Parts: sequence; C-alpha cells; structure tokens
Amino acid sequence: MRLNIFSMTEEKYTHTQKQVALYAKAFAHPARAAILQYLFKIKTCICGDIVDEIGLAQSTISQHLKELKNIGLIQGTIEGTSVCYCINNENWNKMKEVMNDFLHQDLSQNNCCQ
Amino acid sequence: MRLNIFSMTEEKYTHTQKQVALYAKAFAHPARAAILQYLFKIKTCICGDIVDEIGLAQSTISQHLKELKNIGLIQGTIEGTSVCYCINNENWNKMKEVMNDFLHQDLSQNNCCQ
DNA sequence: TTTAATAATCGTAATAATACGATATAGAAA
DNA sequence: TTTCTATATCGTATTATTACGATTATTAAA
Repeated sequence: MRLNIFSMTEEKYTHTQKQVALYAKAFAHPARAAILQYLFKIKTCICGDIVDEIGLAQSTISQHLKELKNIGLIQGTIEGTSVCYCINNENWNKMKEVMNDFLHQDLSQNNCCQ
Repeated sequence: MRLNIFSMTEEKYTHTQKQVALYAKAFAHPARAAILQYLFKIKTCICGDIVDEIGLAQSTISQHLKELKNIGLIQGTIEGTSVCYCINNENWNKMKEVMNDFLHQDLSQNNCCQ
C-alpha cells in the first residue's frame, strides 16, 4: 500500500473519496484489522508481542505496522530495545468522522429497486 | 478483488476481521467510493450514466460495479437495454453494523503513549 | 430481420500488495 | 566492547488489482 499511487492523486476523485479509499485500505487486509483490534483489546500500548499474536513473519508484521503508522492510525514509541505501539486517538477519531459520514449517507429515498 | 484470496480464507483471522477486510476492500478504491456516493446522491437507481459521471472506461466501471455487486452493497436490475443500479439497503446496513463495531471500539483507557 | 445502444466479459499489460528470509540497526545487558 | 534482543529494512517471488480496448450478448428500435 502506498500513498501516491496513480489513482490516489488523480483529480478525477474528490478529497473525500480519496480519503475514504485511503482509510479503507488500512482495514482492507485482515492482518491489519487484527492488529488494530488487538491494540484496542489490550487497551494499552504493547511492546512486542504482536508477532506472536498474529501468525505472520516478523518482517510482515513490521510492514503492516508501518502502513498503519503512515496512515496515522497507530503510533510507535521506542521503549528501550522494543517499540510500543498504540492507537493514535486523534487520528482514529478523524478517520471515524470521515468513514461515518460515508457509511451513514441517507438511504431513505433510495428504494426504487427494492 | 476476489473473495477467495489466500488471506481471506485462512483460519488465522476471525470472522469479524475477515468481514472488515472484505467490506473495506469495497471502499479501498476511490472509483468505488465515488460510485457508491453517486448512488446515494441521486437517491434513486440509475440506468447508465455512471460511466459519464466518473471518467473511466466503460469496462473498468463495469468491473468495479461487479465487485460492489459481488460484495452485495449494490444491486442491478435490467431495464430494457440498460441496467439500473442502486444501493442494496439491507446489505449496506449489515455492512454498517460490522464497520461501526470496528470503528467504535472503546479508546478510553488507551492513552499510555499520548 | 437489421441496426443501434448498453452493459458484461475477455484478454492482457502494467502496477500494487503481500509474504518471507536475510540483513541491518539500535539499544540493553554482560 | 561484545553479545543479545527487538525491530526495521532490503530483496524478491508470488499473487492481486487495475485499466483499457476488443469482443460478445442482450434488448430496443427501425
């Protein structure tokens, strides 16, 4: 996943559409959904054990963590020889607003086929 | 996008995590976000003009529509020589529930790095 | 029927995502 | 310093996604 792929920078799409797509990409792999859920579940920062929690290679987890960090949904703090990761509340809430607006579009009159 | 890619069928992830990833993939391209927004905006079914609305080839739009239809978020009804597409309310609401649960996980105690 | 319009599908090229092992880096402990 | 531990990054193979033109299929209209 990259930020500057062709379709993301095209003027073809609105800012919102690009934002939705970008955030959705963060969740579009079950490993990242699992990482985020885990960070919420333990309700604190964790140093280390994500690799044990999810059965993927250390380098793969690191790659997923980097993507989540680039998007801003998590943050990492160096803690000695390990890194503590946790949800970035502020950015998570910003993301939630964007996604909520998208998910809660009004459907009331959209029923001609149903 | 396919439903049966390796990572989606692995027992490694929970049903929820796989569902979140699957739904997120639907939004993970700005063209699909745009198509869905457009279907909401016009508040009715549309026969045709999605191709004009979004500047992509007809075959590309058709591909995106197929993906959205496979996931169940939209439905198409043949109407003469064209096809009327609209949001599938029931499935959209199911998706919303899954995504809402994921997005609204409790953050209150998750503040040790912030 | 023939022709036109509309959308789906096919074939395929280009790009992106994913995974993993190997290696590098940085800090802690000895 | 040397060694250990934890994590990041590199290189790369595999697979998935995306886009588009060409073709096919279906229905409407002439």
